[in-house]
Amino acid sequence: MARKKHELTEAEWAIVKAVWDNEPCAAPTVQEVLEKQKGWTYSTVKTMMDRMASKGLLKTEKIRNLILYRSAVTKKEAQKGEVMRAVKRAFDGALTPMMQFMLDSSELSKKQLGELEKMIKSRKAKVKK
Amino acid sequence: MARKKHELTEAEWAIVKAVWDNEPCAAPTVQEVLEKQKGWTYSTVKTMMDRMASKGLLKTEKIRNLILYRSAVTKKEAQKGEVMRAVKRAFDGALTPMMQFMLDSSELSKKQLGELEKMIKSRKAKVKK
DNA sequence: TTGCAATCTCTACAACTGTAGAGTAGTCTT
DNA sequence: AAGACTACTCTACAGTTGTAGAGATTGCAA
Repeated sequence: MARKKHELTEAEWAIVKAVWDNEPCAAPTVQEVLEKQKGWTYSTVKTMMDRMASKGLLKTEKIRNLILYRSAVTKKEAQKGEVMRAVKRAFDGALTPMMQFMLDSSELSKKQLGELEKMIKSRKAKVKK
Repeated sequence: MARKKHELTEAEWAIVKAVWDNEPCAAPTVQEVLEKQKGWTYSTVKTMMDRMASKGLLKTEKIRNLILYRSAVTKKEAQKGEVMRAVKRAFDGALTPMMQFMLDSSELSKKQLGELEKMIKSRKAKVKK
């Protein structure tokens, strides 16, 4: 575990998302998706994907003359990476202050707050100490 | 409002933090701090600071032959920027799922959960709808 | 078998990021 | 006034990120 770190750039996020949704998939498939969303050309997408593959963010498999891509990070891992980066940089690594900040600085409705409360309760039940 | 966006890079975070702590301050002061923390030389720090000034992240004031720096973003703004980036990229902009994720994927103690609960309650009181 | 379509490979390039050396200018001390 | 300090300016450079054109390859349809 704890291999590199699952911190993706903006563009990488766009790519993995498309890959997650189509896995396993070829570059042109991903490009079609991103073409609509971002207007990216084939070259752009393919370049990104290959770079991501050499970084270990995607896995490839060559089938005859076609290259199939799969993600090498799960959504959860990527999300965790993103949250971790934020909490480390902006809150010295402390989760609770970050949550407090979010609570305070965003306009969550009473209903949403209620949901969160419920989550916390059920979470408390699962935690020992 | 809504000027650029307060998204800082890793190195920029290190710099603003030092500036926040010493504001208003000259480059050498900041460098001394970062020297210990990161081993950065004067040139490195000064270059970063000037780039940040032209990006509008720091303000400068020349007093005789000394340049005084001040932050142009508050800690709150920077934190918000960081949180926003994470929530946008990794949770399609939805706060609650992100909070839920944090609740689930981290080992918060019962005590911490209790604190969060309290925060939510007091928050609920302040919210109208 | 020849040409078209699909896919891939190679190369490029500008902006940004992290990092820093070398040299300059103003000030203080003796 | 000369040397030592202090703080500044200029320039550089490698690596990463975002973006993409041009040309090569391969397989299929006519």
